Amino acid sequence: MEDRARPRLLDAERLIQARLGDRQLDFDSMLAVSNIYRAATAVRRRAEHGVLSQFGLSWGGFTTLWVLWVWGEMRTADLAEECDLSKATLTGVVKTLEKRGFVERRPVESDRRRVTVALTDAGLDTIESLFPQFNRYEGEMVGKLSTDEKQALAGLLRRVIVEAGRQ
Amino acid sequence: MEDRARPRLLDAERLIQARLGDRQLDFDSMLAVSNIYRAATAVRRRAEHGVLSQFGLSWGGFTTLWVLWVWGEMRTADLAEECDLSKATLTGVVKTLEKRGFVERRPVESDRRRVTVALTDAGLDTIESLFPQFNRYEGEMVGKLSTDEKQALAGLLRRVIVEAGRQ
DNA sequence: CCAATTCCGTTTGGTAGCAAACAAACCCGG
DNA sequence: CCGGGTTTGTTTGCTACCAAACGGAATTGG
Repeated sequence: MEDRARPRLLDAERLIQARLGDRQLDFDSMLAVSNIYRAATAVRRRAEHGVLSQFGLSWGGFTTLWVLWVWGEMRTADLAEECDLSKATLTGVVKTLEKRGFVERRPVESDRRRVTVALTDAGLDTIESLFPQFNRYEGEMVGKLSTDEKQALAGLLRRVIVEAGRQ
Repeated sequence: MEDRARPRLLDAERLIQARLGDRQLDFDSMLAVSNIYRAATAVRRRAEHGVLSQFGLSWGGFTTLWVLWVWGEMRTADLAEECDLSKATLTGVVKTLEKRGFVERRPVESDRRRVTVALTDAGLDTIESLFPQFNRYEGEMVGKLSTDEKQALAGLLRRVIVEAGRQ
């Protein structure tokens, strides 16, 4: 698989080069960015098929449960930011999680515009048994990398996140 | 600016680590995977806001145009695979691109089940003027990395893609 | 030949995701 | 008070994305 996939990327690179002729093009950046996206897609699909589907969770749903698990009850706006989702999207995700019985909304007494979201007991049980499994999948997906390489990868990506996040 | 933002990201990672504490978890893999996903989201959003929206294109729509530009007229199934999308999704993306006048479907004489997709003149003009702009954005997003680092990043990610793609 | 099977793209039904518009609640200057 | 501006989460309207079901078209075995 690797033997097919890698040369194909190189073929594409050469074709683009021919297609663009004399125009200047930053191939290193192109490959880095496109591989970031491909890797994210592959990782998400693998996690959804391998673990999350058994619990009726999407990637976004899982992320939300995980954040609530780590940080505890949160206001909607903060939860959205921590999950890296728009607040509109989060409304929908929370609605789905509520239907599944994993979280509940709680009105805030002091400010009736606000709502907090918290894990239910079922949600807590779910994330506690799910996360170790999920983490094992993570380990498999980057398992061909050494510890140093994983840390280097995380570090390089952190710099991309900071730079790309600058709107 | 980076000097404030980067440590904050790193601090968050350490906080999570502290929060999960004594559990036996693979933190290096967790951070690598979660940063892959965050980076992909950031990159996609930046590209969509900065360049693609001006042309009425989503990330998927852009990818499709790009693949057709590089590889030429293609059968639906091959196009879907090259774009890393399901064929169902591709049907929808092509429908949108058709509405915008960027691509056209062509029936295949020899096999009436099949359809090919090809760029229109407008689609060709669009991708030819769009791609260099898009590539400049790519360069900005990974611009803090040296050439060696970009290549290292792409290489590490390629290994993740291969491993995670193994369903 | 023809029946069973396989192949191909679309449709269906669902969640996810966003921006912009919205309504309700809050806040503050006067 | 109270009236305009702000904040908060939701709704609306759209595209994207997938799996599974579908239906027409090709292929293959007998």
